[in-house]
Amino acid sequence: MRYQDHEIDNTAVYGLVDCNQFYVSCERAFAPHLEGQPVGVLSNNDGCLVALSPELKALGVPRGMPGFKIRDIVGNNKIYLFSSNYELYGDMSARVMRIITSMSDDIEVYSIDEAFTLFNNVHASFNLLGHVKEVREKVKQQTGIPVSIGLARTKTLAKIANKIAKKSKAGIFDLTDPSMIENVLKRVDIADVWGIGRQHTKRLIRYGIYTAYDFMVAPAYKIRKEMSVCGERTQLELKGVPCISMEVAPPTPRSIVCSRSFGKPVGDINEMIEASSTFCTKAMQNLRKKNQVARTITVFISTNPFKDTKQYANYASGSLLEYSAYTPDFIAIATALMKKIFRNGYLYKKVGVMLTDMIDKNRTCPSLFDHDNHRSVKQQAMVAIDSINDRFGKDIIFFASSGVQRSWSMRREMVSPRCTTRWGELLRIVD
DNA sequence: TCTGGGGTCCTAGGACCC
DNA sequence: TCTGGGGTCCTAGGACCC
Repeated sequence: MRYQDHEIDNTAVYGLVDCNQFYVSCERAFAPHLEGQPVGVLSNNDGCLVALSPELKALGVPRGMPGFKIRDIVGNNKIYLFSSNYELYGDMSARVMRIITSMSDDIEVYSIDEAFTLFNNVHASFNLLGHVKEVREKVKQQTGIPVSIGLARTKTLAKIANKIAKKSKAGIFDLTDPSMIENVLKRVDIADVWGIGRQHTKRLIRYGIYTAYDFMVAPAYKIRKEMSVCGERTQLELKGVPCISMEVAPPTPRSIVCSRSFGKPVGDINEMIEASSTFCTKAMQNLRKKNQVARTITVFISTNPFKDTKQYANYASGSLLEYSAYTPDFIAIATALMKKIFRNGYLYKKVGVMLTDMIDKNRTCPSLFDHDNHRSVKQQAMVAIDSINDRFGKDIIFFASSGVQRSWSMRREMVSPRCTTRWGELLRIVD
C-alpha cells in the first residue's frame, strides 16, 4: 500500500469553509429585512428550490421541491422566493474566497460556496481555533455571509467536522484530535459521508453499514469490491490517512457544457436552432476565457419527461478538422447537428451543447491540410467581441443565428438586482 | 402553467494490434 | 483431442460532487 510509504504530516490541518445557505445569504446581504424570515432561492427557470433558510425549512418545505408546489405547503405564511441570480452569487463568492485565501496557506475553491483550506506547521503553540474564528468573523464583517468551518486531518473528516459546525452556535468544529473520531463517526449517518451517494448508501445499508463508523471498520477488500478505489480512499480518509490532496490550481477542464430548460415548450426547428446557437456562443466564450481550443461539439435535445406526452431525446456530435475557439465554426456544426436530430411533432423542453476534445490554445499545431487562411483574423474578431461584451454587458454583440426575441428563454420572474456588478442595479437605500 | 445545471472519475467490454 | 496472451484505446454507463 503506497500510503504507508509516506510519513503522515501531523502538523497539517485541513479546513472546510462552507457558506451557510449561500444563495439565501447573498440575497439577505443586500436586503437585511429578510433576516429571520423564510427565504428560498429557485434554480434556473424558476424550477426547483435549491437554497432555503432555516425558517423556510421549518415550514416543512424540502430542498429540491418544484417551485409551483411550495405554495401548497406554506399556505398563508409569508415567504420570500427569489429566482437565482448567479451574477450576484458568483461575485459574492469571489469576495469570500479572497478573504479565505489571505488567511490560509493553501486554498482549493471546491464550489461556489465552499473551499478547502490547508494550514501547515500547526504546532501546539499555534492557536488554530482562534485563527479560524477570525476568518469567520472577517468574512461576515466584510461580505455579510455567515460561514461554518470544520477542521480535521483529512478532507473527508473536515467535511464531517463542517456538518457538525453548521449545527453548532460557534459555527466551528475541531476534529483534529484522533481520540474524538470514533465517537463522532458513530453519530454520522453513512449517507452523510462525502463520497457516499444514494446508490452506495442503499447497498451499504443492506450490508448492515449504517454509520460512518461502521464503514470505517468494515473489511477493506469488501469496500474495494463494492465501491472500487473511491470507496477505499474514503475509508482511509475516515481513519485519518489523507488520500485526497488539495487541488490548488484548478485543473484545465475536459469538457464545457451549456444547457437550459425552456420557459415554454418549443416545437419549431428555427427556435431550436436559435437555442443551440445561443448556448454554443456561451460555451465558446467560456472556452476562450479558459484559454482553450476545442474540436468536438455535441448537441442534445429532449422533451419534458414530467409531462404525459410523446417523449423523445437524442444527441449527436461533430468535429472540426482543426482545433478552434472561433464561435461561427461551432455554430455551423451545431446547426447541422440540430437539423439531424430534430423530429417534427414533439414539444421540446431542453437543449444543450457540450464541447469536448479540448486542449490549451498554445499547444495546437497546424495540420498539413489546414487551409484556413483567416485564422488570425478570426482570432482577432473573437478578442474584439469578447472585450466589447465584457465592457458593455453580455450580449451587446451576438450572432444573428441566436435569434432576437428568444421567446423560449428561461423564466426568472423574481430576480434580485445584480448590485455588485451592474451600475444600473446598485443597491438603493431610499426609493 | 410550473420539476436545474455543470462537472469528474472509474469500470467493463469491445476493437484492434502484435 | 486441440483454439494464447497481453497491451492500448475508445466508449458507454454508472457512480459521485456541488
